[in-house]
Amino acid sequence: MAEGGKPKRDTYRHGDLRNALIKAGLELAREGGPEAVVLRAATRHAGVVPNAAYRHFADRAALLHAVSQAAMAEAARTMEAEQAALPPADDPVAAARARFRAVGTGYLRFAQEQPGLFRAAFHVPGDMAHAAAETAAGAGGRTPFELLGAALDDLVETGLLPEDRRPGAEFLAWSAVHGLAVLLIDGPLRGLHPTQAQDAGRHVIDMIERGI
Amino acid sequence: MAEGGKPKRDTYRHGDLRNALIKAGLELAREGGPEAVVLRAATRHAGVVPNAAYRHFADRAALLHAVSQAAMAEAARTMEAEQAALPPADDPVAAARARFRAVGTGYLRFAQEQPGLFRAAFHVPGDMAHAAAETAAGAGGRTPFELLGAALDDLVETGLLPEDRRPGAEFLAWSAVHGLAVLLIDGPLRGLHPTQAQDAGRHVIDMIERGI
DNA sequence: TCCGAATGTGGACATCGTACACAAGGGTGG
DNA sequence: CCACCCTTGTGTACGATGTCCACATTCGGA
Repeated sequence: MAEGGKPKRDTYRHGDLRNALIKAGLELAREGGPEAVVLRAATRHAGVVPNAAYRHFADRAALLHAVSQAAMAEAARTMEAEQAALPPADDPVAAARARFRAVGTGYLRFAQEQPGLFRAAFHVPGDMAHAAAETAAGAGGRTPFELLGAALDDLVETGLLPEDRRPGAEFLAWSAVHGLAVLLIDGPLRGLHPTQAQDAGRHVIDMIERGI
Repeated sequence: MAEGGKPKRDTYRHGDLRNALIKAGLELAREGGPEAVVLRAATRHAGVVPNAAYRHFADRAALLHAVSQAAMAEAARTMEAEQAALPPADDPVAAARARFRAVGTGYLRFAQEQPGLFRAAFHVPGDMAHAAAETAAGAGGRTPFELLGAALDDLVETGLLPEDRRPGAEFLAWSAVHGLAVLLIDGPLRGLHPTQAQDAGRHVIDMIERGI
């Protein structure tokens, strides 16, 4: 009787299971966040038996970690795009400042446009120090953290940020922007109109510039 | 054969199951965060069959929500204690400023001392607007958010904060402090020595005061 | 060509959330 | 004082999940 119309593969080997699982996990995370990235669902999506995943990942946590890295890379890409979309400025000081702000607005835009991925990206399965891993980098080869660091360095170079305030500045900036992102996607500011959210973003970045 | 030595109750009714479940959930959350608050584990802990929970909570999410509220109340208590421990100051301006900072340091202290509860408190099961519910209040009857709001009001009253900057200020402050808390408990700043963490906290609060 | 290392399959188990039917007991109207 | 019923706890059951173990299939090199 009418065999299942599933897009089952004909070769015994899958060929690229690892990446297929990450991709599937990414889709699951996109809607539903980290807790939605379910091992069995991912393997199902890849047309493979659940256990096959264990040939490529130690356990669900390992898969989730890989998905998280991929999500971070997408965040980095959004941030890079935000910078790239900046109108060309001849004043290098203004340019550095604009690039710095773009890091923040790009981060916030990603959080709002892809809340599931955002949550997955910074879900921190007990080890987020890997925010520096190259698997988390965007097209330019930089992770979100590195993008922020570079923008801050530019601020120092152009004299916008006193050198003695540079150390640890990424943590101040990241704290504020990340906190707002959380407020926006599932805190009391959830469901804020995009324009208002943008306003809030500007306010927070203003605060950072003033207070850093 | 030696019947189980479990502290099983002799009355058919439990008497206070709802609270017992919340308490058990709180213990589970204390170590392990929100995902550790497992319905069956809580009922087991209360010496009751799993389904009994459904007489008091619609589902696991409802239980988790109650636990979250309780955790928030504990956060509020920590923050109140931080304020109460302030040395008495005769200068009302300095006092207002100190109370404001204590809100932030109390919040950060709670995050570091009780990371599991902290995560559970602000886990946001899709509806965190209830940060105002009275079940989330501390001994003084105020939730963490309300404590922050009151501290900001004091800043305005004492002239430390221009009135036109007051609206929305809680979100700026909350963003920065909450962001740092996340960085500290499971971000790149995890495992920072308590003294250094305190330094970081001071820096962030400095930034807020300057930039708010 | 043959064999071992990779990779995928099948079956099984413990645990979890939750639904449904049933039992026990406490409060209340008669 | 007692019978009834509503509340609360129990038993049994189901589907889903993560993961373990033994087995099958295939690929790549000696």
